Amino acid sequence: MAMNKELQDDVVTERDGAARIRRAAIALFRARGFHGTSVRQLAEAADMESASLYYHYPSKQSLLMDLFHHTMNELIEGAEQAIASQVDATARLRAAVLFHVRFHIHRQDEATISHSELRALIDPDRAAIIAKRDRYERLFRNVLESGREEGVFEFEDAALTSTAMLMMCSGVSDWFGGRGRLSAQTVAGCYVDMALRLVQVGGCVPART
Amino acid sequence: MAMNKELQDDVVTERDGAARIRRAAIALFRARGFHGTSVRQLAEAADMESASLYYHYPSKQSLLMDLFHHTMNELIEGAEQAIASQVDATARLRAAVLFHVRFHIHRQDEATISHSELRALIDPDRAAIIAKRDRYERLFRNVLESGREEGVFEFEDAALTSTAMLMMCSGVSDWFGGRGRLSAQTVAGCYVDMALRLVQVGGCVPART
DNA sequence: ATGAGTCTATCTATCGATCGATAGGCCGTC
DNA sequence: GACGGCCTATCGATCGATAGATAGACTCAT
Repeated sequence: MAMNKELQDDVVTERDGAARIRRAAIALFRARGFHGTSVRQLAEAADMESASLYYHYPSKQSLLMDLFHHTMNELIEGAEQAIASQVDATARLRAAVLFHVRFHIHRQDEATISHSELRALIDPDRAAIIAKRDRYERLFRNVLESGREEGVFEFEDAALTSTAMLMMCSGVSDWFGGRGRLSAQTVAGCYVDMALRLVQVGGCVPART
Repeated sequence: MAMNKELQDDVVTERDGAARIRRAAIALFRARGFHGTSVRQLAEAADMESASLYYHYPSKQSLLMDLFHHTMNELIEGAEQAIASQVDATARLRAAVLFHVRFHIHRQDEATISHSELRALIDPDRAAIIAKRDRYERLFRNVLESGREEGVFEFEDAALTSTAMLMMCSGVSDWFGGRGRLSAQTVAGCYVDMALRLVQVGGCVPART
């Protein structure tokens, strides 16, 4: 009875209370926002009383912080691995963007929360998350800059371009529903192609009038 | 003494109460979010008591709605005019994107609210704003499609591409501060170039491995 | 030209509901 | 019998919103 715990649960209702809370928070913070979600709503979605939440988390804020750190750590780790798995800049950018888009497709709620609820954090925590976000952006910027040195990329400004590229790709978590005309794989491929278009040598823009 | 009302006010503190409320709401909703801002905070920023707010707006929700409609109407009108001012698809896209980026630079707060606070609207209003947003996106999509017919643009999917393009450009209101290395004009130019790179014929992407 | 009546924009005071959080008890497992 | 995990009950603060009063400006008949 004590064995196989992992397998049988999680389908009907999860055993682990903390995990149930996280799952509820991810869904509700996405749908209503942090300030738009009450502790009682979180508790109801996690199938417990509101006071029980405070056994697992010292405050509503700390729950949000937990989600942020998990998401940012996964993003940074995933992008680092994607980049390290390739040798030339083009392949690295492909791999990194592919990871980024896939994450924003399959983990829409967490990704969206990490974008929109930064302002709900209070300041020592807020600064820590901003630092992680900057670190994540720098991973992509470094790929762009090394690609420029290799002569395969060209762009005006590395910081501006990497930020724009990530923003463009992150947008997929705003609209992708799975039920649309396009599969997740097709969409991811499109975004990778668009990201490369942004920086590829030869993607020339005619002179402005 | 009754004349010149328009000129002398608005510098120190605005005379018109409703305008003061809107201004406060734009700043506070951007900084803390709709649900993170209390009616009392709004009133204090507008230099009045919280009850006085209800003389100008029937509810906190209706204030948010007012901001949404103003912003969306300006966006749609501006993009329509930009597109109508040009004849070929490339120039139209340039003009439309330039307008979009400039709006997101100079009206950062309103633009950000219109992105992030959609979920704070309740449903008859919410649907109306989504309809306007779709209409705005369709303006850009139509330019892309007519450019493809002219043979000057190429892309995989019009809806996906226009959405990605707008998301990329909207991101400027997240970070642009005016004090950075780049001027508003330079930044706008970069985004216009990047938008064109996304769709321009010849912005070829090498075969994937 | 003035006093009465009306309108506008704000105030003070307060409502019931809900907020995040705490205190302390209960029950099953090791 | 200690403890992990949850409960019931409740705290004071704050929420969005309402009621009713007031001060000043406009209207208009006298």
